[in-house]
Amino acid sequence: MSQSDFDLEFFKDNGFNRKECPKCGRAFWSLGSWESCGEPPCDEYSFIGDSPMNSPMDLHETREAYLSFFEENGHGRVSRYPIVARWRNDVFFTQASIYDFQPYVIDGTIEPPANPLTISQTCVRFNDIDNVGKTGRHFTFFEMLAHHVFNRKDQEEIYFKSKTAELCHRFFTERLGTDPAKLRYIEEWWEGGGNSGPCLEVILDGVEVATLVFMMYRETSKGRELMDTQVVDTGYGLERICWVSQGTSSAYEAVFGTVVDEMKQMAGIEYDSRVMQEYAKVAGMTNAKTAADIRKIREETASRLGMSYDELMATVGPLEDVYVICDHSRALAIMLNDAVVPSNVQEGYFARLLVRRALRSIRNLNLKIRLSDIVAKQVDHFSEVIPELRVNRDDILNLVDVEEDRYHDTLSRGRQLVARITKGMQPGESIGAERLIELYDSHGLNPEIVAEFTDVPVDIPDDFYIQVTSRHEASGTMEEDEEVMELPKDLPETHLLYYEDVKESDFKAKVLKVMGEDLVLDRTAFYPEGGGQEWDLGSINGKEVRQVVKSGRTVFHKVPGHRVKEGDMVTGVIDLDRRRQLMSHHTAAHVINGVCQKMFGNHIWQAGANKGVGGARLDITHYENFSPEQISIIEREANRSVMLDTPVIVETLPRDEAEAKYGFRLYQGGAVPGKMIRVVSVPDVDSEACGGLHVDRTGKIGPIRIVRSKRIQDGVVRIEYVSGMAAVKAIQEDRDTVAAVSEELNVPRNQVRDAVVRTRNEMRSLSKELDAVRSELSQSASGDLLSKAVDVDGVKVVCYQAKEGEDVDQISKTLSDNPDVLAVVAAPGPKVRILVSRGKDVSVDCRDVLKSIMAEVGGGGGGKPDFAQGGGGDPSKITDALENVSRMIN
RNA sequence: GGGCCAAUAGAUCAGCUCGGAAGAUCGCCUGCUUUGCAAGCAGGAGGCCGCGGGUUCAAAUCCCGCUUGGUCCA
Repeated sequence: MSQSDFDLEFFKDNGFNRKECPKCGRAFWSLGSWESCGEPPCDEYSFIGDSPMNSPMDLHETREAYLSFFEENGHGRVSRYPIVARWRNDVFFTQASIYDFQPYVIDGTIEPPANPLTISQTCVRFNDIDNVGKTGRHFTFFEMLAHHVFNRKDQEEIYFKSKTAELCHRFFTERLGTDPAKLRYIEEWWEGGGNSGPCLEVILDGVEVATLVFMMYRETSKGRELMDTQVVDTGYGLERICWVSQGTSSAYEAVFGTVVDEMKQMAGIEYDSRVMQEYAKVAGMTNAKTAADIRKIREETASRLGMSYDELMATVGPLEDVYVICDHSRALAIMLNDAVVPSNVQEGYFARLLVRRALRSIRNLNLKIRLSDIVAKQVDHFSEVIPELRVNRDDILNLVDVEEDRYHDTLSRGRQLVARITKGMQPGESIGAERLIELYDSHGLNPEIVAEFTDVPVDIPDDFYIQVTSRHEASGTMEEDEEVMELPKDLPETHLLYYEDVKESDFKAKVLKVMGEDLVLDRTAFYPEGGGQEWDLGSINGKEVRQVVKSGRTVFHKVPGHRVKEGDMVTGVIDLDRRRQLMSHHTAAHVINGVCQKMFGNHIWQAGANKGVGGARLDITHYENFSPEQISIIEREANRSVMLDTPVIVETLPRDEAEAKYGFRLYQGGAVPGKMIRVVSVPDVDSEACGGLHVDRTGKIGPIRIVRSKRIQDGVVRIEYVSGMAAVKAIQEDRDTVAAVSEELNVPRNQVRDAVVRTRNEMRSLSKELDAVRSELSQSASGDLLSKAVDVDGVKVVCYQAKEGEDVDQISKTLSDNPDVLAVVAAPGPKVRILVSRGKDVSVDCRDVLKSIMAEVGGGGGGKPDFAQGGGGDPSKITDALENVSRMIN
């Protein structure tokens, strides 16, 4: 970073002064006579109760003021992108407006939807979640207002640094009526995602309202390189500007509109604006990172107000909960609208986190409401600007309810667990740190909840969450990445014949490259693996093609034993039956996906798919496994769609057009690279970006048969299905199976079920009977044995070598039911097993008896004084050993 | 994607450290008691101890793998 980076004409021509802040040392530009940079901690908020803008605006007004200002200044208005970054696979969520244009706009693959453009982008960030509600300015969900410019290398510059600062300045002064002298622009350097460039932080009355980033460089191992596209990446905090315009004590009061007031009323909260204003100022000064920082803010505020910490918290605590509920419910409304399904992994976990934290706050406030009641308010409040919310309302609220119920299940499990743990504890004992960490980490019970569940004291260490974190670090192990086969790049592009005619089975092509078994041709009709569809099989010059894969734009055919050379002309033949089956499965996947979305709601999204010859599966996001009835309905609706025999439309569109026409639902299969997108549509059912091969009418899918569904992880259900000839085969197999069973049972097929139940019950009672007979046999056997017992010092000693089929355990038990008997029973068979048991009046230790027997036989054993068993050693010695038992006892 | 916890009767769980004949409570069934209900008394049924390997004379128990559920973190 050098000073010249910030020599903006706009600053120089308009008399801005450049100064260095004596506190933080950073340089800043302004029209005022400021000494310091204006940003906390160098300066405090000064807008609270004294807005620098000409009129207070609510959130929607603020957004509109911004977008219309930039629209009037030549920017195209672009609608928001989903909060789940479907077009990227390196991040879960959209965290800034520039994410929308990474990587494809910035790397030049596609053109931006407008240039320059302006947008209000919905974002979520979870790194500051602990500060939400507490600092007056932190949110999980927020909107980033932005104007972006993409200056291409060979094209005329649209605008860059100077005009950016000018537009920003004019927005705050002309449109919002801010005194020009109040704005300060701090020189900074920005780095992120491998890029870097100078940036200006825009400070107004102590709050950073915008950051103007000039993305110019790529950071490479060779150093800093100029990017081909010079990007203006601005970010204005919608919530911050709205807040400043109202000058309320916290951003929450300004942003959440009527929802926050309704909540305060519900919770019966008295609002003390003096306390809250002071609190916000102190919080604004602090870069809160840890729980200790938050505590410091509170202590400082309390001392400024001359209150005790506890007095302050009695006022502030309930409000913080209200703010948390407002923030989390709003984030949930948008996330669930954009098809996040709460779960224990990936995106879903963050939704679960929000639900649980919000519920905890509802609990703190002792409110008797469901979280969905509040989410509904947010949905209604935002429907004005995000119309899909209205369509998805029921789906969103249902997901919240399902998740709330799940949490209650977790809590009631936890309550039992805590009760169990504390039951065995001594008075005065407490639940220690180790226990608490386990309860939280493995059972989802934070220490506060544990304390609620029990009267036993709970020792919560100050660094509780740090200990939890370190536990994760200590046990983390890195696994070796699987070796991925590297295919050579920079090979000629293969011309893809299968997109031209899916029914063409024979083709001629020229061999461009031979690499061992792998052939690269100038053109091919072989479909390589992709989109979950398996590759085509067939032959090239009569030799079997084993595998077909695509790398970049080149198709590789694995043909073991081929005898072709580069330059040869070859003939390829595709196995069309297989191809037809794969196409049927593939189009069926789209149909089932579309049917499920219609049935269950917007949250249904493809999470994975595989289409083989014998069967196929489709993984979709959903919160619970399907019931047999639901499966039947899905199957029926999918087949209805087949019978409508609608044409399947394949079109190749520029990415932006495709997105505009079909929305982001296109990316069911994940992010798709490239400028042009191939879209496969089943009208009224489903449209997806897809490179796979499809039948041209739904009728050609043939019958669709869902084999089963299975919850493969929390939030994802796998539907296994077959279609076309594979479905016919499955139907026939089922018929044959039922026929075979009916023949075996010798009953008509409609009675098979009853017959099986009857047979099973019969088997059960027979087996019971057998047990009873065995037991009776051993009773009578033991009666005989008793009569032959040898009396040793008043103890009747019985030694018995059992015969095949006798139940030794039963015999041993029955014998020792007699109070004065010592029973030694040896099991028949090749393995040694000896049981020693005694009646209740016998004092001999069975283990000693067993030990002396085993000493002779040569094995081991053990047990309790009244029962011992052993085995091992030489079976042939058992008889002798048994004869010696009575002698041993003496 | 990674870590942790769990799986035993219809339900909730004990037993697992330290291997030795599968338990409790509730629920269920039968009978008795009661005008009836709530209940009480007596008796009874109900278990591939998640699955598969291994160690051992012997595994619910120890070891390994898997499956399923829960949970925390990214």
